[in-house]
This record gives sequence, C-alpha cells and structure tokens, in this order.
Amino acid sequence: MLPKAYEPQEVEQKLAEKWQNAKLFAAKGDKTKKPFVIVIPPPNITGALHMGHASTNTLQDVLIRAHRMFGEDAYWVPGTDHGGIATQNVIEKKLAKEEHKSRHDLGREEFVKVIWEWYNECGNAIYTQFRKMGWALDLSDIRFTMDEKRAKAVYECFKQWWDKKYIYRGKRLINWCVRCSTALSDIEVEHEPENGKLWHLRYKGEDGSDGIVIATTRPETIYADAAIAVNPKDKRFEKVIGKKVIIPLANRAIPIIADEAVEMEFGTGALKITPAHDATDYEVGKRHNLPIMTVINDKGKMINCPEKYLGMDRDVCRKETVKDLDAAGLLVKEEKYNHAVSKCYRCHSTIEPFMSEQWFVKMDKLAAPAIEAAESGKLAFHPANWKNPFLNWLKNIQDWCISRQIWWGHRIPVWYCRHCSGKGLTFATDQQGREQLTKVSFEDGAKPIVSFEKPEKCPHCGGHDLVQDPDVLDTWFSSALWPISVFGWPEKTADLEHFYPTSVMVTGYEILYLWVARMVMTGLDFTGKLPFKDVYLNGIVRDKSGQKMSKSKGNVIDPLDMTAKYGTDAVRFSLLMQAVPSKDIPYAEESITGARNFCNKLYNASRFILMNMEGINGPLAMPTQVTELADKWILDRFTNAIKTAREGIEKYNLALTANTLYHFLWGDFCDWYIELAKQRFQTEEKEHVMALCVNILYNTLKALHPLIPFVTEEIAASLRPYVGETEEFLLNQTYPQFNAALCNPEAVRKMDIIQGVTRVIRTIRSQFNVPPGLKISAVITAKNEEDLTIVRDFAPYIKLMAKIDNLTVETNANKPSQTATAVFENITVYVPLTGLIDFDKEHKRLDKELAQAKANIASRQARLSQENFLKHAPAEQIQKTKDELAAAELALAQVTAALEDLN
RNA sequence: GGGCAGUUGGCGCAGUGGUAGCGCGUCCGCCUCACACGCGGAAGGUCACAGGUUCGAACCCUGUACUGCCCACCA
Repeated sequence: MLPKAYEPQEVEQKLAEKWQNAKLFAAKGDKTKKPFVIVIPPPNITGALHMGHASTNTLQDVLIRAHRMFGEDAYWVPGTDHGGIATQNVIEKKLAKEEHKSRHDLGREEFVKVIWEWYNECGNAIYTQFRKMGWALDLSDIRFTMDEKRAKAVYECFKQWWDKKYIYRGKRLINWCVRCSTALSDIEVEHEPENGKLWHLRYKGEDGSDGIVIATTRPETIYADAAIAVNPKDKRFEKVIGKKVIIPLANRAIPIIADEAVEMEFGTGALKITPAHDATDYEVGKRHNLPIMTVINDKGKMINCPEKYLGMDRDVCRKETVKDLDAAGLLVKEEKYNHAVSKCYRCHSTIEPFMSEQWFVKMDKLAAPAIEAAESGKLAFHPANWKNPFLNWLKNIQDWCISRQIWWGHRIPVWYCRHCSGKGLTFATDQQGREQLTKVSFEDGAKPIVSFEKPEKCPHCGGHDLVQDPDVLDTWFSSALWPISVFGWPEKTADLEHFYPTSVMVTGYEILYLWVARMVMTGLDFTGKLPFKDVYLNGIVRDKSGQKMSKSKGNVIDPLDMTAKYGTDAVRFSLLMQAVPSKDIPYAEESITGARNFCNKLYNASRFILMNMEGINGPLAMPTQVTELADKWILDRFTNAIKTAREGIEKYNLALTANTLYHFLWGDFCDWYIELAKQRFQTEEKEHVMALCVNILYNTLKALHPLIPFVTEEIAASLRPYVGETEEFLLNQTYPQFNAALCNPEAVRKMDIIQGVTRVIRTIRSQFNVPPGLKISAVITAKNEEDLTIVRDFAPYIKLMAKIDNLTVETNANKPSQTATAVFENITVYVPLTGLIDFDKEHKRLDKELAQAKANIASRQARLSQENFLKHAPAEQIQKTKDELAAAELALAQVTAALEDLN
C-alpha cells in the first residue's frame, strides 16, 4: 500500500538521476523538427543558487519541457559564469576569513589558481542544484564562460572589434571602486540615496575681497579645484566673472568662469569645478581647457594636497577639511542634504570618479541595428512595456569601459614589447618578488600587439621580452557573447547552424541593459541575426512584505531548504502560480505549502484511481462515445483546461497554466467527477468510468509534467500500463491537444444547475447542523419545466452529492412544514427539517435572501427602464438582463412565501 | 527632473466594457472506507480618490494621492 501522503524526497532523488543517466535532456539536433532553444542565463559561481535562480530557471524549464512535448527539438543550454568581480570578492573574503590572507599575499597566479579550484567545487554544487531542481539541463555538457571555447570566442570578438576600431584605449573620467580597486562601466554603478550634507564655503578674492561662496557635498576635493563656475545669465555674479579667488587651505588662485551647466537656483549659484573628481566638472573643464588635478588616488587616499592631509583617507580628509575651514572662518553654512550617491553594484562602496586610461568599446554602430530590431518589433518584449526603456537606453548609449583592474577574468589579449613600449609600461615588484606590469599608458608610448597567445616575438623589433596587459575584461563581455559562444562560435558548428538563433531569453529585468542589450548587439554584429526573438522578463522574488531578500536583512528563503522540506515540485509550483511576466513575486513559506498540498492531492487522486484499477486487466482506451452527463461534462472541462494551459505557455503566462490545471484537477476532477464516479464503481459501468478516469488523469499528468516533473513522472510510471503507454518518460510523450469535439456547453449548463442545487442544499445542511452522515429529503420545484427536467434527470447526482435519500421533483410543489427554503436561479429547494430547524436562523437567512432578491430586481429594472439601454445594448445583453429580472422576481416570490409560512 | 508599473475582501494576487474571483488566513460542522497536506459550509470588498467617455467602467480617457522600480552631470 502506498503511503497516504506523497513523500517527494526519495522519488525526486531517484528520478533526477534517472533523467540524467538517460541523457533525456541532451541536445538532439534533430533537423526534421523545429528547434526550440533557450540559453540559460549562467549563474555566477559565487555560491549556492538562490530563489531568483529557482524562479527564472523553473520558468525556462517549463517552456523547454512543454515545447519538447509539443514535438519540437527543444534544447536548454546549460552553463555557468565566472562572475568577475563578484567571484573575486567572494574568494577574497573567504581567504581573509579562513587564512587571514589578501590576494596580494598569494600573488596573481596563485590567486587565480585558487579561484579555479573554487570553480570545481562551487560549479559542481551548482550542477547538483540544477539536477535537484529537475531542470532539463544536460549536465554532461556544461559550458563555462572561462572554458577554452568561450575564451576563444572572447578573443575573436576582441580581435574583430579591434580591427574594426570599435575597441580603443582612452583616458577619461571613469567610475572607480576604491574597495574593488577597479574601473566599472556606467551601468555597474548604482545610485543610492544618502543623508549627506551641503557645505557652503567661502573662496576669498585674490584681491582681498570677500570673493564668492560655493556649495559642495565634497569639500575634500577643493584641493583639486580648477575654477569656480557661475551661470552666464546669473546677474548676481556678472561682475566677478574672470576674476580670481583663492582656494581655502590650499591657497591657490583659480578663475571664476561662466558655464551653462550651473544651476542658478541650487546652493549659492556658484559651483566649484573639480575636473578630476566629478563627471559634470570634467565636462565643464574640457569646455574651458581647465587643468586636471588629481587629489585622491586609486586607494581612496589623499595626494597632491596640503601636507597635513597627505595620505589621509578621503572620508577622514573630508571631516578634517570641514573642521579646518570652520576654524579659518570660511565655512559659511552647513546644511543637511539628501542626495543620490554612486555606489559599486558589487560591494556598495562609494564610487570615486577617477581619471584613468582604460579600454573602451565604441557603441553607436553596434547599437544601431539593435535599435532597428526593437523598433520594428523583430525583437519582442514580454511584457511589451520594456521596449521603450530598452530603446531609450540604446539611443543614449555611452561607450563601454571593458577593462577591469582585477585578476579573475579573461585577460585582455594584448601584449607589449618592453623595448618598444618604453615609458608606456610601469612595473612593480609584488609580494612574491616577481616583477609585474601594473600600468599601461598608450599616451606614454605603449604599443599594443593583439594576440590570444603570447606572440613569438615583437613584430616591431623582433625582441622576446613581451608582457601581457594586466587588466581583465568586464565579466559582461563574455556574457554578451553567450548565445553564440555556447554553440562554438567563431567556429561554424552544426549546433550554431541548427540551434541559433535561440527562441527566447528568459531573465530578470534588472539586467536588461547590462546583459540583454549587449547580447542583442553582439549577436547582430557577428551573425547578422538576433540571438533570440522574444525576451521574457521575469520578476524578482521578494519576501512576503515585498522587500528584496538579502542575507543582512535575514529574510532569505533558501530554495534548497524548501525543496528538502516540501519537495522540489512544491517549490516549483508555488513560483509558477505567481509567475506573471515582469511582476515581482512576494514569496513566503505558506505559498509553498499550498503547492505541496496540490501535489499531494494529485498523488492521492491517482492513488485512489490505481486502487480501483485492481482487477481490471490491460490498458483502457479513452472512450470515444460518452452518454452520461458527468462524462460529457468532465471532457469539456478537461479539454478547455488543456486549451488554456497551452495558451499560458505560448503567451509566457505560466501562472495561467498553473492555475488552470490546479482548478481543473482539484475543483472539477476530484471534487465532482471522482465523487460522482464513486457510485458508478459499484455498477457494470465501472470499466467505462475507469477508462475515463485513468485517461483524463494521465493526460492531466502530461499537461502538468512541465510544471511539476517529479510527481507526475512518478505517478505516470504506475499508470502507464493502464493507458497502454510504452514510452518511459513523460517528456518524450506528446502534450495533450485541445479537442473541440469534446466541448459541450449544454452539459456544462446542466452540471451548473446540478452543482448549484447541490450547493444550496449543502448550505442548508450546514446551517442547521444536520449531521453529515444523516440523509434527509428534499423537494425541488420550479416554474420552468426545462430546468426541472434537468434536476429530475440527474436527481441521482444531487442525491449523492447532497446526501439526500428522498428527492421529490415536481412542478408547483407545495412547501412542506418545518422546512428550510433556498433558491437557485429559477429553482426552489425545500428541505424539510423536522426537529432540526431553527426558525430564528431561517428567518435571518431568508431576510438576507429577500434583500438580495430585491436589490437584484431594482438594478435590473433600473437598467431595463432606460430607453438608451434598450436602444444601444446588444440583444443578448438585454435578454440576459430580462432573464435575471425574472429569476430575481421568482426568488422574491418564493422567499416571501417561505417567510410568510414561517410566521 | 523624466519615464514605467502598482493601488481589488485581514494578507498575497487573478481579472481589460455587462456591478467581482483565487490562494492563504478567519469562523462553523465533519477523522464520510484517495487525501485532515483532507471534506462541506459561512463571514468578509461602494475594485485608492475626483472628474470624463459610454446605455453600462475594476476594466477606456484626464487629473490627484500614495507605493515601488528604472533612467538622469543640480554640485
């Protein structure tokens, strides 16, 4: 005997292994079939997968499994991402914690080796999770953004873009993370509100006058000031433009200039210009040819400033500077000021705008075809409202800073000859005593040689003393190539030919620009084809109150804990029930219990049907002819559920699919069909009913399999002999098809009446505390003979479902005494309850129904009395309103009579 | 500053023109021989607000308020 409750753990373990061993998810490359391809957004190897991964990957898995069952050559390409800064940070923290060492203690080579070891460990943990979640990824064929083939793709891209002059070297103000000690691209910077201060500082005139007062949030940068700017239209400062003022504490004279960028209303209307430490100031500086002075170095320490502050941390210097300005009487005002501060998206340290020579990609030419694709609709967004933000970003695109001063990543494939590059190369000795190239300056003469491997010799001088650029590429550089690199690009592989372009990219909206836009651009640039035609943006999994999950808030729900506790199917289904495109998912454990309960319901319904299969031999075919109402009805419900389930998948609305199948299985199949079938099991009809049960159930399992693969596969294995299925895996079977011939609105209408009458009787039973086991009698009457015929014909259904032993159906029946009365549409139900009736309760109940009937009459009458309604509304609507009015009037009459009878 | 979402019963959400549904929770009654991870029933909402379009609006339009997100060089 099977256990009463479904126990997922063992089943899932067993099936997950079976699927992988059977290579069920491997690329088929079947050219006779239409390919359906998704490339996984590769998770960073920064640790275990979180709920966000669980969500997005489950969506992809459902699509892949469903399309496989639709008969397509569905393939989901697995892989992981080296994760650049994020991974380096994780390992640095780990080193510090476990060995009290920094990466410098290890040296570059050793440190990178440590991360490769970590990759083996963490990567495997991730693959284990892939398997546990039941994701249809072939784990024997995994890609990694830093493996050999992907590295080749990165090089090829770099080379082609270098040759096309898209990649260049430039010195400019970039975003510098002091903690990660690297440059970042513009979109890797986040803006966080901060409670800061706005200091008003006086710069005295060179001539000894009072000079000018400026407002700044960054007083520590005054030592790098190159000018004071005012708006040319600002009357207040007309006369001082061109004059010079003295930087306080630094005692250096700078000019007052006029520039449109200055907002007259803000602060004092005067702005200090510090080209090296502020993006706006940098632009102003360029316009006015101002000198660029750097006073904060790459470590966030003060340089080139008055001696007192040399070497100070930038934050400490700020405090000291303010203190000293105050002492000198030059601090005019200090006010509280909330503003947005730039932060590193990986470590949340304050970003320092920093003058530096870096590698860039010119973006305008790459963006143009992507813009065209989105505008023309060749690239479609789900939901569509992401199209405009996407276009807006592309149209205002900035060149992409691709070099990072970290150690983990694709090394820039550029080499320099020490002899030919001369002063352009700066070397330092690391802690291991090795000489390392630390800085490259093209301005100072570095000569690049682009090559994947170390070149034999310098092409200029033939020398052999060649060194590689110390920087690595932005991790998003390899990500941008992912949809082509996974298939072996730049090689012209069969996979690339068959599987590319892919079908849909499923990912979070938070990396739309960071990743999606760049994949589109590279895909178009290198293949002339979009990497995917649909972009399905899923929401973020948040906690119950809508907060982002984070370790520091302690509100993280770990998918592995949840799968261990409730089963993988439950976790998957709970996410899918809420998977509305681009809507965030507030997630709590309760939502998993609901899904777990559903899996258990499915399991128990199956268990019941299997029990009743005992003694029945051989497979039962789906009956082609049914005469019984319940059968007609359930087939209608079933085929319509399948229709909607498929629509949900096709429209990327998996919540619709999940909810539809949930309610079909539970609400229709279990609550009504099986309950009605129980009685028929005692008759010669049994085999026929079982044939329906077992086939409908089996097809429902198929429909649900993409959503909850484990429990469905497990049950299907037991059911297979009874439906004559020989294929072992549901994934290789065909998804059920909508069959219009099974639609039967008449049967649905009849069942609606049966269900309605049943419900009102049940309500009466419940309200008057009729013992659940006690069978009672009922009298059903109606003015409408048609409805009454339905009740008469299917009285056994009502008797069974409402526990009635004596059911009288007759036209214009009289109300028996001691009776509760209820009305369903045109039908009146009398339930004699001698000894059980509570007249007070009945009175209240009837009063309520009376009020309801009156309200219904009033609203319908109001509508029907409007000439315009009768003139404009469709006939169908008018008729419906008339019917409703008639029903309400009838109900009023019946309830009134019942009330009078009570009195 | 600009843009985009959201605002529906206690909570979380569906619902795109005919005056509201689901899950959880609550309350009542049931261990009814598949399932107490269950069964039956009930209570609970003037669909944020104000206008407009329409015979008719939760749904379309305009505006307001609040919440969230994205973008942006007001220091």
